[in-house]
Amino acid sequence: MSVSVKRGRPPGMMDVARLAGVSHQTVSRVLNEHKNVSEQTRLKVRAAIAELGYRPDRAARALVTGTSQVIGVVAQNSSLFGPASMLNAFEEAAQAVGFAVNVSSVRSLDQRSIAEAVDRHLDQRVAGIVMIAPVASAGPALEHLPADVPLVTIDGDPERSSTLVTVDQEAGARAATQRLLDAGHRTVWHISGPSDWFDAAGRVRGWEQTLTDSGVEIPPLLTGDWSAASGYRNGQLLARLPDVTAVFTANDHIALGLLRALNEHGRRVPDDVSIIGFDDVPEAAYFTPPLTTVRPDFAAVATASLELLMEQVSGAAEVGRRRTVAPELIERGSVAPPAV
Amino acid sequence: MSVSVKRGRPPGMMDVARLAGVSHQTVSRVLNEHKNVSEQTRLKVRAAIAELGYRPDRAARALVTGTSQVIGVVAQNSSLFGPASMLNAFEEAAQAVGFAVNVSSVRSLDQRSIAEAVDRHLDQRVAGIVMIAPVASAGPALEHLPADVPLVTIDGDPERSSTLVTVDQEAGARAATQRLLDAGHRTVWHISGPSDWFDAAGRVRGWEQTLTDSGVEIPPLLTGDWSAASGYRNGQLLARLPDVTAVFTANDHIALGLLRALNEHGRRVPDDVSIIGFDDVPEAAYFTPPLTTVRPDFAAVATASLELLMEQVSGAAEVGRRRTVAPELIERGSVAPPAV
DNA sequence: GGCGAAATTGTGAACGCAAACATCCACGGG
DNA sequence: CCCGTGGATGTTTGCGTTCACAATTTCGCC
Repeated sequence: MSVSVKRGRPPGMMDVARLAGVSHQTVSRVLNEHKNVSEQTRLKVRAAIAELGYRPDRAARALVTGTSQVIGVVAQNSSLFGPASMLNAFEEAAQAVGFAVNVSSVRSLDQRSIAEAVDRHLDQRVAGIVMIAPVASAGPALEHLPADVPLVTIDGDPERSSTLVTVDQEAGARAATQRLLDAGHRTVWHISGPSDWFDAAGRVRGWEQTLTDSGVEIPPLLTGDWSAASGYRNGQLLARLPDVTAVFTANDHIALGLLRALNEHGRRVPDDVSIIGFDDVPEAAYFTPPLTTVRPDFAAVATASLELLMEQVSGAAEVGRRRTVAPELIERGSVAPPAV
Repeated sequence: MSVSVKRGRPPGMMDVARLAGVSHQTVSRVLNEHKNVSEQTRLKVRAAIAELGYRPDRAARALVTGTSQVIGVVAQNSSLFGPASMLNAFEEAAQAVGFAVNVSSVRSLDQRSIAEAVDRHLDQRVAGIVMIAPVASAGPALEHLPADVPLVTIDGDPERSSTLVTVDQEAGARAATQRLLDAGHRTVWHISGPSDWFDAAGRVRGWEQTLTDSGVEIPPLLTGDWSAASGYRNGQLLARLPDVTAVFTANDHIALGLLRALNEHGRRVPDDVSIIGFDDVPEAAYFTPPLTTVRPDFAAVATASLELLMEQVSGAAEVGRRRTVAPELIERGSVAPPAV
């Protein structure tokens, strides 16, 4: 850990080579863990590297190899819990395999914005791109992408995207809906997310399907926008309907808004109405009452995405693979049998 | 928007130069908006660039200039609302001035982790580093940083950091505390964040100070960890103390936990107890009751940080500047006069 | 109308690295 | 004993860009 005194350019391969008494190419070989380097010289080089505090210049490497050790992520600029968690998890996974992550967030997921974000990444010669593209409008932007850049889409269009990793929204929704049915409720209402989100659509499908399978009446679908506000608005409606005893909401924040609306109308949870949310935001356990919810495994999605991306990067490119990770139902205090 | 047919290397400056009938250097000049380029050739070059779909190779540029158009951000790998919002806001601001953002998140903000994250950024030859370093342990890591890399710290140590941007925690805390005092409460309790967070410390100072200034008794300080769980735990305690009528919590999630604890003990908010939170998370308006809280302006912090960083990057480096942005009290329904 | 300065354009080198190719050496089989 | 084989190392070249400097053109002015 000695400090180089000359405050000029940082040391380069040549400097290391000179100090170690070898050629710069040998240094390169040591760095890239090539075979055919004797243990002895490897050690010498390592020592020289340490002494000089040498660090390879990624830019130079990128220039000659034509690719960088950077992964570009296109994500929506939001603090929504799902996407934010996903981003965090992915960043950590990428870091573990020595890749840097370049985030290019985008205000809205329309085609133009996404294309621009992708362009920014292409300028940086990223090794691959991960698109967190949960909405339908994101699809077309992928079409015009050069075919030779590795790409993985998270929560994208099941119909279109080539390589795709998703949370199994349907399974989560089925688990939630079934749980409410099992508790004895005649049917289950649903407040969905925005209809152009695949996540939202999947949850709706799972809910509908479960109801159908049980031969139960399907109530009208209520639509929210992930926000607590939308849960509250829809809650104003539901609170007035005495036969509403069970609601599955597309996420926890909607559930929170619903909780408040029910509360204001004097309908108790879970005594009068049972609720199940989705996402398991950290504070869901401290809603009043604690919220039973569905927890997606963001870390699993992230590592799966990275795996698929790395396969493409390293050339063994089986494009078009899919990976799905199943969420888990977290039981807490917002579900009870219907009042008699 | 024509597509280059040859699927070989992407076009370089030379290709553009050839097509435009000029030298590669002239192309470079056009790209960098140098003076002394005739309008005529500028147009020719622009046309050639468009026709070939040429895009400059940032890696090559970085190699020769020794710096990239990338800003490294070191942040904690968490979905905490504050840091996540900050990151988002900063990313957007950086993007607007043509810089890419490289995130190197870190599991915990200890010295070693931070040093590693910084190293990763140094490897990438980032133009500057932004450190979202809200805890005390992050300080020492900054010491060993090469002095010539532009650095801005967000929410860092007021005592130590050179260039610093922070939310004015004290002012926010004062506003909240004063508001409760003004409502007629005899004193105000506080559940703080972790004591090693500067944010938390600042809020404690503001709270204490306001109480002192009003010549009011200062209740014992309760310590939380930002989580709803910690709000709940402390709430178990507070709910049993009948003389507790006003609580200022270090963030909204703590307030949520507290809300539940009070609720379980039959103490109504705001009738029996008034509460003010901090952060204004999007769902705070839908707590039961809606939460009065303090809203920091993350976007303002982000743009201020970027400004300061850019000053350093462009050489006009007045290191050691400070910038503070004042938060705003958002009135909602969780404050009322004490019961008589 | 010619001369110098300013504007414009071109030429060569260098940035730090990896790939391709060349070289050197030791060892073993015919 | 010679040549072939393969491991270990060195040399050269080029990636796409900018910088320093050189060359050329343009223009104003006496």
